Amino acid sequence: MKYHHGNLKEELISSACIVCEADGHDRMSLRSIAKEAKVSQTAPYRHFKTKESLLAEVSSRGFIELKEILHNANVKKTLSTRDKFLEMGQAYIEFGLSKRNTYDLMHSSVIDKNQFPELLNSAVGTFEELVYVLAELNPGISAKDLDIKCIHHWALVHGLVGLLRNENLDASEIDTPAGNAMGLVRSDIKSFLISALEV
Amino acid sequence: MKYHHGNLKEELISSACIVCEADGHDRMSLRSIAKEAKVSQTAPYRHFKTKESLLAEVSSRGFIELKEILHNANVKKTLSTRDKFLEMGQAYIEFGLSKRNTYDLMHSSVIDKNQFPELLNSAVGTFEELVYVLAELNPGISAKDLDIKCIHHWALVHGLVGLLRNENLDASEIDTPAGNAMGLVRSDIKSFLISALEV
DNA sequence: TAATCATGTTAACAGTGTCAACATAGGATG
DNA sequence: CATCCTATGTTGACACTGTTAACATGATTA
Repeated sequence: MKYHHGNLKEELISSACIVCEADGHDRMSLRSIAKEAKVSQTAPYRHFKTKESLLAEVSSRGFIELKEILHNANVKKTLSTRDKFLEMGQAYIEFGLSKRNTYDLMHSSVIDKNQFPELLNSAVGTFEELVYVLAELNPGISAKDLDIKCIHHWALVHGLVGLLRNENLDASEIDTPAGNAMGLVRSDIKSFLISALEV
Repeated sequence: MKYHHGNLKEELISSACIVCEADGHDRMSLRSIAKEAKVSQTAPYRHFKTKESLLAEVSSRGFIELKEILHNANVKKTLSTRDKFLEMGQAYIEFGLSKRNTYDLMHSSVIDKNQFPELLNSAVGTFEELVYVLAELNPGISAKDLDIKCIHHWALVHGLVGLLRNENLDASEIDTPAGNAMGLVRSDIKSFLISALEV
């Protein structure tokens, strides 16, 4: 029975990633993940100043994973630039829907990104993948217009994830126009992207 | 000193609306708003089954208020349909930014909308305002295409609010492309909408 | 008038994040 | 090798949370 764990910080983070995705960041307790690591409830405080700073780590890893996913879509050599762009959009949305709770955390206001520079960098890094492909897709575009285009398309996919994720009106028992439209879009995200992005 | 309050339910809701917007729904405690109403900490349970159901009420009122705001933009007789549409977009975004925490709650996953039919109706009702103006703007459009257009534009403004609200990268001390672009858009939302909506 | 029932109170429970005080082990220094 | 320092662990406690059970009150109704 060894007193020192040896690898606690890393285990806490990866455990937090799992619990956070499974239960949601607001239902995740520091004590429960400490217990899962077979360690006392205050042990995490040797590695994280607050619960928020552990969550910041989880969030940061989420952004890094998302960036990788987008990058993978962006380097599929067989695809045209336009198709790479569409692929990225679809990959983004799929991430938001499948890693629902992690995505929630990443955009949650419980973490002040400005207090965690590493997290801020990860978040900004994700944005860059979008810049690359949009620059390729719009040769000769001004830097300012490129930035605005990025915000535009980021907002679109981010917003769509938010609607599909949170409202899930289409899963409701009540038959509504909003719900029907949501179901329509969800069933064929690619077609929606083509019509919405107008590329 | 009267034993019965008389108007507790309504006072709890309006108090919750204020505290929720001031502190955020996750930092709001039932006990604190009970204390504010000069009532015991369990009194709210005579009117709300859980904390979640009180928050559902707050959320519902948020949607109703937003619908009114959109409606007001949509009935400005002096404006063209296109301008009414732009006005709605801007009003939506301003609501999301000024009623930050309430907007957060409205799209938070802590409330399962399907468990609160009244909330579901309020949320869906907001969507309808968008349907009206888009139908007017696109005469002869099919019902399906109209629905998809609605999702498209809703996602765009919703996503933009999310980015501007949560990331606030432009307020960060670190100078980043994403942050600069965000600041650019924030400073002139109307221009952004015109370019993004392509109307 | 008497009974019912909505609406209030108090006491308690299990759970939370967090801090202070103490314990241990492993590496650096003499 | 012996000693001390420091990183990393533990225990105990505090104030706070949502929620329930048991009881009190007072207005409505039979």
